[in-house]
This record gives sequence, C-alpha cells and structure tokens, in this order.
Amino acid sequence: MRQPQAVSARGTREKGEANGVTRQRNEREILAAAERVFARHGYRGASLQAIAEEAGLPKSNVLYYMGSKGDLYVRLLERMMMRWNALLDDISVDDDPAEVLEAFIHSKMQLSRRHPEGSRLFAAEILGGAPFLQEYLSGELRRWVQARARIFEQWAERGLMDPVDPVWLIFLIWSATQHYADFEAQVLGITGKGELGDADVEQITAFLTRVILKGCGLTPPSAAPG
Amino acid sequence: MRQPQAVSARGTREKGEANGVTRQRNEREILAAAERVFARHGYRGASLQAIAEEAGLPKSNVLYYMGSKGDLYVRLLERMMMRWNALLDDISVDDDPAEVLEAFIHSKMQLSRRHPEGSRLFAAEILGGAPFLQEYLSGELRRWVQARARIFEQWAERGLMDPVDPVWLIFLIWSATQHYADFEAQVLGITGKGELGDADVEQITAFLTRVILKGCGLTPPSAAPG
DNA sequence: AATTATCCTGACCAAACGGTCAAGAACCGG
DNA sequence: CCGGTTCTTGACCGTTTGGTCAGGATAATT
Repeated sequence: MRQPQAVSARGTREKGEANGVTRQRNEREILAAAERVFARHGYRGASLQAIAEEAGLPKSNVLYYMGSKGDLYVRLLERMMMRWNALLDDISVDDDPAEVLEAFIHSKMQLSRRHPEGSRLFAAEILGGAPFLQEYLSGELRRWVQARARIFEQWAERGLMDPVDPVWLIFLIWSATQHYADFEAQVLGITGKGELGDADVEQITAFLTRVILKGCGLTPPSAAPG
Repeated sequence: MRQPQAVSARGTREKGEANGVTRQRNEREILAAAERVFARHGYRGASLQAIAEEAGLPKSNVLYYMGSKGDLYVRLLERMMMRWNALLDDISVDDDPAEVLEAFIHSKMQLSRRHPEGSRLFAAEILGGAPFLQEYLSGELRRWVQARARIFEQWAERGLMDPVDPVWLIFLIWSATQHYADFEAQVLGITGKGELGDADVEQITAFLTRVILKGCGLTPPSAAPG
C-alpha cells in the first residue's frame, strides 16, 4: 500500500544521516504507542485516534508516517518476529540438552519480560485466528520448530533425555513463559503484587527450569552432572 | 442497564414453563454467536452487527434480548467463570497429590477443548488488562488459588512432592492447558493438522501429566505407586 | 373474540471509524 | 536568501459504530 520511500529523492545525500532524524524519532514513538494499543485491544479494537493520542501526535501525522492501519500493524508484527527469530538460533545435537533447554526457557522468559506489549500483540493476533501470520506460522516458524524437534528426538535416542514428544515440549515452554506477559493482569491480581520485579522473574525462571528439566529426565546444568 | 425482567408481569404464571421458550432459544443462539465474535476480536473489536449476522438475526433483536454490548459481554464472562469454578472444587490434604494434579490437568484440558471460544474470550479479556474482571481476579479467584496453594505446600511438607512454589505450579498448568485453546491457530499451523482430534488431546494431556508430575517429584497414579 | 404481553425489525441518530487532501510550517544544502 | 524537500495538521468524506424508538407481527390468556 505504501512504497518504502526512496532513500533520497534526488542524488543529494547518500548517507542520509542528519536527514531523517525527525522521522526516526517519530516513527519510534508511534510504533511504541501502537504496540501498546494493539496489544490491549487487538487489531480491530485499536483505533488510530487512540494510537495518535498515546503518541502525542495528531492522527494525520500517524498516517503520514505509517501509511495505513494495516501497514502499521504489519510493521509491528515483523519487528516482533525479528526479535523472535534471534532466539535459540544455533543449537546442535552435540550440545548439552539441559543447557540448551535452560537457555531456551531463560531467553524466552526474557523476551516476554523485555517486550510484554509485543508479546501481547502477538498473542492477540494468534487469538484472532492469525489472519496476518498464518503464512509465517505454517512456513518459517514450522520449519524452525521441526528443526529443533529433530534435535530433541536425537537426544532422546541417545538416552540423554526422556523420549517425550518434542513439539509438545516446545509448546509447553512457549506457553509457560508467554503466560507471564500475556496474562500479566491475572498474575498480578492473584499474587497481589503491583508488578513483577527482576527477583520474581528469576524465581519463576528457576522454577520453570527445574520442573521442566526434571520432567524430561534432565539435571540442571548448575548442579553436578554426576 | 437492564432489569432482569420480572418473571411475570401479573401474577399469571409461577411456573413460567411454556412461556419464554422463544427467549431461551434466541438467547442461547446469541450467546454462542457473541462468544465466537468476542473471542476473535476482543471487546472493542467485536461489533453488534457481526454478532447479529453470526446469529442470523437483525441487530435490533440482539439488543432487544441483551440490552447492550456491555451487558452481553458481562453475561458471557459470568457464564465462563461458572464453568471455571466447577473445576477441582473439593480437594483436601489427604488426597493423593499425583491423582489431584492429574485430574487438574485433565479437567482443565477438557475445559479448553469443550469451550475454546470461551477460553479465548477469557484470554482476550486478560490480555486487555482485565477491565471487567479485575475484581474477580483479585478476589474470588485469588482465594481459590491460595486455598489450593496451601494444600500443595502441605503435601511438600509431608514429603509427598518436591517443595516447588505452588502458585507458579498452578500458573504452569493453566498456561500449558490454556495454550491449546488460545493459540490453536499456532498449534494447527505448526503441526500442519486441520484440527486437534480426541486422540491428539489425549496425547497432549498424557504428555503434560507425565512431564509436570515428574517435574514435581511425583509418579503418575496409573503406574505402580511403589 | 378481545386483550394483553412478548417478540420482531426497519428507520433513524450522534459519535467514532480509517483515510484523503490541500495548504502551510519548518528545515535543508546551495 | 532561495528552491526543494520533509513535516504538520485541520477540514473533510463515506462508512460503521452502539443504541433508540415506534409500530407492526405473533402468541398467550381470558
């Protein structure tokens, strides 16, 4: 719907450094505001007016930078997918299962903590049937899962861990970690806390690591490997 | 906003049996349709027009029965909370931990399976910061959790299970089971399945039971208790 | 058959929706 | 100081929003 704007209309600036600084600042502000609003109300429920107010700009300005509501939404999803893809990108059969799973749980937990709005935005998209992400789910992400699942299976064959279904295991880790971003309101309401601090998150991470690793027949790498 | 309609305007019918049969049918239809639409788009994103079309009725008729969008939404939430409350309502310290946890996982999984739209409706509400449910979360549900947490702790004290934090454990079970309703689109996209059949659900339930129970130092009740 | 309560719905309303546009303001290297 | 680009924004458009209402259709009670 909107061409990515030619880097420079005439052959004036190849660096494009000092130029576009306003654009960068405003786009950053708009993206942050939009992430909050989309996360809270979903795609349909979010209004450009609300996003604009959250960003402290007139609605027209939001459209000037983002083209349309759909473009803005897609841009946020893509940004979140990039953060996602950086996770656990290089593991091999020769790695230690316990270490890998611990790293997986830890980094996924950190992702939920560092980008709670992005996590909720993603969750809302899936909840609504993933109209924008279906292709990604059944393509790129599916291959990502299958590759890791194969490694888990090989670990099981070598007797390094219990022969559990690797896909369900990945889903278990996803859901358990995602929960603390997506259901934050529930967690806070039930625990009575005002927010989850670093100490809480570390405690939860330790709990999840302990239970899930033990549940797969693994010993945490911090403990003596025997 | 809308009074619960006097059972009978005059003192005509105390049974109110044959009367109101149309109302029951239409309300059931509307509630089912609304649950789907609210689950998909959240409170703000759902439109009465869409709900009416889904129910095969004119918009005015939906408002005639439900009063307002807010009333309809609250009614759906309350219905879902009732299903919720029926879960694991009577456990005691003298029960077998493994049996209780297995029953918990199983019944929660069944709830997600039998009422996926209700599950997603609930998830969307929490995702949006639980504007309608905050009171319930920090009141009734909080007490529900605390009561069960206390029992888990006593089991741990008696050495019947590992001394894990009981609240995080409850959250783990919630998230892992809820996942298959809320993130159904993701699960289907990644597994490549068209839907999750009974066999799949049983398999997942068995996986979760196995990993979580073992992770807490419990042996599944189906196996020999030693 | 008359009456009354319930059910049904098209027409209508003000507000909010996503999006367009033109005209001006601010900034830029030359 | 100039000419061109980028930025800013209020006015505006057609559509959709949640909700009201009057009035006709239907069914139940007497």
